Amino acid sequence: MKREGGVPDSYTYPPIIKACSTQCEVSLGSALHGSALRCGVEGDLFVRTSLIDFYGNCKHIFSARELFDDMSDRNVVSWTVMDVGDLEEAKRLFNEMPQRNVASWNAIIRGLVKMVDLKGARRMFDEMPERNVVSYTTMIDGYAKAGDMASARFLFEQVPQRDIFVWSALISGYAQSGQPNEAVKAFLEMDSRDVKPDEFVMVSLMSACSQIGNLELTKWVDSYVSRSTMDTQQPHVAAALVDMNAKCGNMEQATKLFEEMPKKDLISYCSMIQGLSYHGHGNKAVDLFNKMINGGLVPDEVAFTIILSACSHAGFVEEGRHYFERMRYEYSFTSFS
DNA sequence: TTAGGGTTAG
Repeated sequence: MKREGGVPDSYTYPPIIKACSTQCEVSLGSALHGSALRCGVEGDLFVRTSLIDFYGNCKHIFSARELFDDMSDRNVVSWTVMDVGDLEEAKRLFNEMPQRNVASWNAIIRGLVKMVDLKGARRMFDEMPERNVVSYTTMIDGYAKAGDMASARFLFEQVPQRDIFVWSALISGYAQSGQPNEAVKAFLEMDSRDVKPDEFVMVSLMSACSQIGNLELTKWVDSYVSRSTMDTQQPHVAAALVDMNAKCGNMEQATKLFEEMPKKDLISYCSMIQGLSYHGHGNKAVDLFNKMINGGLVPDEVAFTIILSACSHAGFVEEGRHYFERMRYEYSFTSFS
């Protein structure tokens, strides 16, 4: 921890502890805790608060609690980061807080949303003295995940300063609740307001396109992404691109993107195999399935369902029987589980 | 210096 020209102080620790917290690097974080003790800064308000957040995020609730209880001097952040493990205890803590700010309220609303207590969350949302865009996003995401897009949209209309997060919550909500056309409309509206989409938004948009199955739209989205500075090699982006192109019958592009993927997983293979099968390339579907197995990936029930359906679709009776037998004897799947 | 919101798929 020592650097040339000085010893670490209370300013050194919080950002490194935060990195451990984000990555859930438990042993590294604990080592930093030890180091902070040796340097005599473990009692510092900021160092302590960072440690409490770290232990809480890594689910070491007991350690977090110990540090928290032992603090003589806490501020609103120390209170807010204190993860007590369950909602009832969190509510109790929230009621005990000497001061609260908008982040404290947001944290408790988030807890309620996670437990799908939307009524409770809404009550807090209505009660809070001031709301920011995070408060709105939390509620909108809650409604969206519960499939109540009408309430999500109603609240969205009231957001004073819309940022990429709140647009993303709305768009993914539509895509996930079977309203892909609304997702596309919302995306276009966002685009027209010069809010720059990021990977999260594009993945949701691609999911919507897959559901709509419109080739022109898919081509448009595809070129939109390639014109942007977005990293299409990010696993979730690449997977969504392959799946969207395969579903919409743009097999040439799907193949190209698939080939470029640094790490092909079972699901992306399946997207391709299914796309090939649906669009009349039964032979290629079978070849790809074989290639996948030879590459060492282990097919699961869904993968077998896809290849068996591909064989049936293409009239490959013998191949179908072959995979069915392999499924039962080599991979020990039964057809009744 | 420390805290809070959004991704996807066979």
